[in-house]
Parts: sequence; C-alpha cells; structure tokens
Amino acid sequence: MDYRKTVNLPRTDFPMRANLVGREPEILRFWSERRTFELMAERRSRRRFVLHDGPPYANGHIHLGTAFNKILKDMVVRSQHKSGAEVPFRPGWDCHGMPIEHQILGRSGRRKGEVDQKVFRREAADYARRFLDIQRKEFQRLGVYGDWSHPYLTLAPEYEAREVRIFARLALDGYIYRGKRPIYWCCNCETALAEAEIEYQDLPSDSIYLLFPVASDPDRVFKNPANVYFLVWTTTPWTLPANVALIVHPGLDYRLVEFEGKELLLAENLVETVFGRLGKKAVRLETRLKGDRLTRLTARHPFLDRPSVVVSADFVSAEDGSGVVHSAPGHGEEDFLVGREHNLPILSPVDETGRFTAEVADWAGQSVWEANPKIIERLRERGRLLLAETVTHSYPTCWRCKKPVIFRATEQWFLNIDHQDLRRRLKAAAADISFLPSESRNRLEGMLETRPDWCLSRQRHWGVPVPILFCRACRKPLMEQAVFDRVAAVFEAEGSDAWFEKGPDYFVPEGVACGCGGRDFVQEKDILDVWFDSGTSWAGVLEPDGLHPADLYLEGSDQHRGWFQTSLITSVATRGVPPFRAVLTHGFLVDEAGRKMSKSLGNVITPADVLKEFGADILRLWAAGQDYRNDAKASLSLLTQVSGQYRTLRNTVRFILGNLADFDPAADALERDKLRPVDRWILAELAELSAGVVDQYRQFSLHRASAQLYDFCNLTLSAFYLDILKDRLYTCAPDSDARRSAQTALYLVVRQLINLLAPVLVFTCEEAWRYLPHRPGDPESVHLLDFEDLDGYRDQPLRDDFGILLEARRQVLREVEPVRAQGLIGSSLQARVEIAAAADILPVLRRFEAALPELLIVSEVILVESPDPALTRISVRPTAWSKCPRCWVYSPDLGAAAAESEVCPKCAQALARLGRDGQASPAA
RNA sequence: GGGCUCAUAGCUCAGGUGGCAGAGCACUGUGCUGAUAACGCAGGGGUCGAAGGUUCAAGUCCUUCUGAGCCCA
Repeated sequence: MDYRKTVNLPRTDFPMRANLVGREPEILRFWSERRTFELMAERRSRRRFVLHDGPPYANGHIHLGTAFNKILKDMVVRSQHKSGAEVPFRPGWDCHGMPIEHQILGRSGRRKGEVDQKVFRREAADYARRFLDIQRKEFQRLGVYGDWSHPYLTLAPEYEAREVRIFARLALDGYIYRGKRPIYWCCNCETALAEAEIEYQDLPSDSIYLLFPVASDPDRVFKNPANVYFLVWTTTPWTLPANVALIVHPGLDYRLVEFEGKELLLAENLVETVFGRLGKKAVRLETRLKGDRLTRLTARHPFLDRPSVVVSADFVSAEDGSGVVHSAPGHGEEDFLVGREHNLPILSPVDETGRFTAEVADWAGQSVWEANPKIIERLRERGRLLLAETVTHSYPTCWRCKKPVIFRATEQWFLNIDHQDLRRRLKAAAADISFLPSESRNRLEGMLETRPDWCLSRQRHWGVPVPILFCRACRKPLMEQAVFDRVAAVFEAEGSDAWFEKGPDYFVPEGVACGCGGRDFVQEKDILDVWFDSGTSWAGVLEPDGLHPADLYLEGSDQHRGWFQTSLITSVATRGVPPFRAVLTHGFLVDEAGRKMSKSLGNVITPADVLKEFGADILRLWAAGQDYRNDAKASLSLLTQVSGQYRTLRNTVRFILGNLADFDPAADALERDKLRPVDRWILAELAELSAGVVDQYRQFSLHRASAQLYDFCNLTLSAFYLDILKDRLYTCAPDSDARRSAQTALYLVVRQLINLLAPVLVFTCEEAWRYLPHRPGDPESVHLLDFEDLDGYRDQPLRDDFGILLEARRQVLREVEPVRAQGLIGSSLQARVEIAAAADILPVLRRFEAALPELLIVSEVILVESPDPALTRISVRPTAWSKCPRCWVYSPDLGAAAAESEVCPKCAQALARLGRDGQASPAA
C-alpha cells in the first residue's frame, strides 16, 4: 500500500523561489492602494520617536551609499514603530548649492557672470524638483516608509522663511559679523568654500628654500648681522608677495651655518636634512640660540622693499623645512591668527579668479599658478634662492570642480563660534548627547575645539540670500528685528526669489532708518552657505510640528564636520539645546577589498544593479548585516552570499507555513501546559530570541538583531527543531494533540519570525503574512502589527535541561557518522543507540528518556548508567527492528495492532483515526 | 605632522572584568529523497598583524613596531 497519501505533508502556496524582482512592485502597489504607510503614520502613542532625515542632495540618481543610509533609517523607524512608538518620518531634500549650479552652468557652457540670476534660479529649482522626483521613486522602490507626499525641501518658501528667522536671531544676538579673513577659495568656481566642501588630494607642489636677509638686530645677537640670512621654507611661492612676517618656534634651537660666504640661520636639527638635499656641505658656526631670542629681529623681504618681522608660534614644525616659515596672514588660517595677535597687516593681492591684482605690479593679471615659477626665477636672480624642488603632498581641492583651492582673505559674513562662549556651550551640549559608536563623541568634540568661525556667505546665484541691507550712505548693515521680520514674511509668501526681483525698499518697513539717518539701502548680493540651509532643518521641519529636539540623527561619518555640526551650532546658539538626543554614524561604502568605490576602479555597484539582479529585500538584508562602526563592504560576491542567507530564512518560513495549512490558531491551538516539552522548549527559546532582538533594535544594533534571527532559523530551527518535528507532523493524525502541540508552537514561531524580520525584509514578510493563518483582528499588513510579547513562555530550567540534551545529541550524531561510513546504516533511523551516561547528565536523560528517539531521530535508544561516572560513552549499531512502511521508523511491533496491518502501533492508531479511506485530509 | 579606529579560518565576523581558539558562508565528503533548484550530518582549514613585557596562565593587559581606514593640518 502507498502510505504517502496518509501522511500530512507540508502544503503552501508561498513560493520557494522569491522572484523579488517581479513581486516587490506588486507589494508596493498593495501598500499604496491600501494606504498602509498612512495607517502606520496615524498611530498615536504616548511614546514618540523622531528620526530626522538628513536631506540628500537633489542631484543625480541615488547611489549605494544613499540607499544604505536610507535603509538603515527605515529599519530603525520601522522597528521603533513595531515597539509601539509614534514615528513621524518626513524625508527631505537639500535643493540649493554648488552641485546644481555647476550642472546648469556646465550644460549651457556659461560662466557665473553671464547669466540672468532670476532665470537661472528658476532653472535650478526645476532641476532640483526633477531629481527630487527621481530620487523619491528610487527610495520608495527600496520599501522605505515615510510621508512621501509631503517631503521637506530647502527651497520651499516656508522653509526659507524659517531659515532667515534663525539667521536673524543669530544676527540680533551678535553672532554674525562681517570680516576679512582667509578662507578656502575656489578660483574656478569663484566662490568661498566651507570646510565641508574641501577634498584633499595628493598633488605636486613647489618646495623652495629661500633667504630673507636680516634688516635689524637691536639686541646684537649676531656678530655680523649684515651677512646673516634666515633660511625659509615654503610650498606656496605665490604667497610671498603677501609676506609680512617670519615665524620661528620659540623652543627650538637655531644654528648659524656658513654656506658660500653667507651665514644662514635655521633649526639646528634640520641642518643635515636641508644640506643633504642640496648635496652640499655647510659649516656650523658657533652662534646657537633658542627661537624666542629671535623675535626682536626684523628681516627684509627677498624681492620687495618691505620689512618682515620675526615672531614665534608653536605650530612651526621641527621636522619639515627649515624651522622658519614665511607668513602671509591673508593666505592662511594659522598665519592669520598669528598676524592678528601681532597686529600685522592682512594682505590679499589676489582677485576672485585667482589672479594677482595691481598691488603686485610685476605679475598683475597672472594667475597664482602661472606666477609660481616666475617668482622662483626672481628669487634666483636676486640670489635669494637656495633650493627649488617638487614635493607631492595632500592639498585641499574643491569638491565640485576638483581644482586646487587657495587661501584668500576676503570680506565675508561669519558666525563667531566663540561669541558668548558658544564653543564651550557646544562641547557641553555634546556631553549630553549619546553617540553610536561612542568614539564619535571624541571626534565631534575634537572638531568643535579647533574649528574656525563659520564662513556663511557665498558669491553664487543658487541659494537663500544673506538677508542683509546696507545703508547706502554709511555702508553699515541694517540689523533690525523689523527688517528681518519683513524679509521672512516676504520669503514665506513669495519665496526667496523676491530678494532678486524686488528692490531694497520692498524689504524696509515704513519708518526704518539707519543709525546715520540714511533711508536709502542696498541689498547684500551673496547667498548663504548651503550648509546653513540644512543646518537649520530642525527649525524648518521639526520645530513647527513640535518635534524639536529629535531623538536621532543617523548619517555617514562625514557629517561630523557637516550636518551634525552645523545643526548643533545653530540650535545651541539660538535655542540653547542640541537638535538631537542621539547621533548614529555609519561608515562609507567600499568594495570587498576595502577600497573606495570609484568609476576608475570599476568596482561601483548601484542600487539599480542590485534591484535588477537581486531585489530590494536582498539589499536591505545586506544593509542590516553591516556593522556601522566599520565601512560597509559591498560586492557581487558578498551580495550573492547575502542572497544565500535570504534563501535560508525564506525556506524556513515556507516550511513552517506548509505545516500550518490545516491549522486555525483560534480553534486548534493548545494551552501552554498541554504542549509537549520540546514544544514548550522552542517557545522558551523564541521568547528569549524575541527579547534579545527587540532589545537590539532598541539599541539600533541592526546587525546583531539580524544575525540573531538568522542563527535562530538556521541553527535552532532548521538544524534541530524542525528536523525532529517532521515525524510528529507528518505521521500523527492531523487533529491529534501531538500534532496540534507542534503546530501551536510552530504558529507562534513563524508569526514572531515574520514580525521580527519585517523591519528588514519588508516585502518578503508582507508576502509571508498573507499565507499565515490569521487570528481574529489581525491587521491586513504585517507592518501594522506590533512586536508581540512572549515573556509568558520563558522557562530557564527547561532551557538548562535542553542544554544537556542537545550536547548529548551532538555526541550521538558524531558517533553515527563512522557507522554510516562503514555502510552499516544510511538513515539515522536505522540506528540503535546505547548511551552510558555520566552521572551529571543521567538524571536529565532519564527524565526525557521517552523522547530520546524523537530528539535523536533514531529508532532505538538504550540508556544506562555509565560505569565511569565521569564519562559518557555512546555506541551505535544497526537496529534489529523492521521499518514501518508508513512512518519509516524501525519498530519491534509491526502489524501488532491488527491482523491485516503492516504498520507500527503508532501509525495504526493514526490510520484508525483518519478513517476508512486513510486519506489525510487537512481541513484547510 | 596630529587625533580617532581597526588588524582572529579563503570570505564576513563573535570572542564583558586574562583560564584548552568559535559561528556563518565557501570548500570537501556523506546521508535522505515525505522542506527536493530544498534539508540533515561530518571534515579540512588559524604560530589570533610583528616583536618585546606583566602573569602560574595573554586573542584578551602594557610598550614598541608594521599595515589599513577615517578625520584634521
């Protein structure tokens, strides 16, 4: 007889093959039709969790890094939602700034000065909106939850108005000043750059050693000052026309050496290095003195008729150059600070295109790069050059055009980072923020410690204008509440384009006049740094909805110097509190070898590639698996590895669903105390897992949560629990307590698995949810279901017992293997196992003796006390019993139940219960 | 040059307060054929980046070095 029809084999329509590429769009349509995200957003709760979306730049398609960031946010948001929180999540876009301006100028071949700003701004806005739409669709395709119909845009009128109000608050409180100081300047883009807009590259530079003759020596530190020269090192010859000082290190030893008739002064410990480079010998003279004894000296400029005073500063390196550096306060941050301390003039004879102005008569109109070799040549002619060579070192470049930038002193608007002790308040605020990983606190604090004032102005077209009016008569800026209010009100009603379309009178309320009595004003032309746009998003987005401060900001680690910092500054300065309670940073995207992804290396993977090849859930599972303290590694082979893990998860779910085809949780579930021990045990394990995973989610530890879930499916379920359950599920009568006990446990297991995995595998879990037998009142989407509490199933004593049983099982399995290798048995059911148990485990084995064949998947187990109480011995041989043709377990009692029967007693009972036709007929 | 971080199996990573090197993937062998483009079992594979030190005992603590990454100059 064919007994196959009498056993309860798994049945489900949940497909083994995922076909994510085809199925995910269908599920997206389902969410859209059923308004699933809206229903999620409608949840109201005592606990609110605000993750504020850092706005990606509305330019180009999303890349894998953007996708990674958004998926991490989504998993955090969704797990918070399932933990019972109310989670408003409003995605946003950064719409102003250089990248868009660059694009639009580039494709029309125009330069900055050749466009009509009003028309240009309209084009830029269209461009930003177009890419916002593209990126929105791309994010949605990844299954990311959010209020996609109402994203925030930094170009929205109400956003701009709130930004202006923050600027106004800062200005009225005295944080904003206009000043001349050196800033990063891109000669190609003709604009100031913020620190966050700088990229470092290895580039060759001139490296020259030159001579500054001593001009005066009031303390007579030299015997023959007229023949003494400072030996000076620099890598930027073009800054020499702006030289006003030489800087020495106060604590360093300086030595006079004789070379070709001249006496040269340089750091003692660098003498060998310098003259070694030159390949010449220098003779050390007796004179030797500390740097601080040099500071009353004056030197003479090597080719201009100008003195160069000698000052000291700690930053002078004792390892590079000569220990004497030339200082041009208009061309360097440190030089500027030293210059300010000594009241030195700030010369900056370079225009916005990087050409010398008329102040530098000899090279006026030439770019600083063209002038470099000519300046070197001039030094040579004057006999002031000792050595010229080329070095390669890391040099700041523009993030947009990749050209080297220069330091250039110009009039700019700044935020004074030390006003009212702001720097200290920022650091104090950082102490109250929680950082993940914790190292990032150091990093942010270190940057706050040393950061210069924030240069807020940009000489560009596409941005929010610096909302300042100057008095035409006295040139003083008009900083008054009434004026700022008016500007903000106009922006709110008309957008910031009004600034460029309307005259100054439009923004000056009736009766307002300058302190000098002037009533005639001109508008500032510069726009605000785009980082000021996004740095005030807490005011533009969170505050209006009462969501400031946010619970979490979650961005790549580059935002330490970007968004985290700019947001912190504006919020602490104007509100006294940070805009976030916690900061989570993740690493950058690299390939398998840890290299940065780049077109030239050909190792770039795009989200579109992954979607086409694998599906969004695979990308999400990959993202969940990344430990965000390290860089995120992505490659084809790593993604293939991830899809293998996905298959394991999917198959586990599918197998369980198949065994629940005839199970109605409302009618068929058994009470906990009616369950078999192993079923109670798996629920105890499940309860433990759930608590662990929910806790990991709470700590945003996604990679641990996903690893725990995977291990549970793979090790606890697939390799053990599901394997031993098959006999009971397949061969017991469908409605027997033995089978219902297993199904009761399986139901809770798979329901919980689907739910716990749902923040990661948003599509697959939604799909699986449709195949799960439902309880009355279940929501139609798994994403509307909260995490369910299983603490009632915890049972540590039982887990301890199973710890012993599972260890014994491992030993048995190992012993089965050689018997199999000898060809004595195939299936483990052919085995007879004799366990001589050690004293410490014997009582537990005895207690579970009846279940041992099931747990070991063997037919016969003989348990005895070991002669050596310290040692468990296991022996395996083929059983002498016969195979039951229905359940395949070997039995001594085949046919005992009835004369015509050939099956074992257990099967006979099941068949009797099934009825005459013997048809297993699950009531599906 | 400064700050921070990392280095454990071919790959991805676990290894609070020092106590016999772990898991998954991959690989090899094998069983089952009632999870079958599945599932089970077993196995090989590591001088824990290098060198010193503390200790009865170091992947773990200390020092130095090497290499890599990020940020800053």
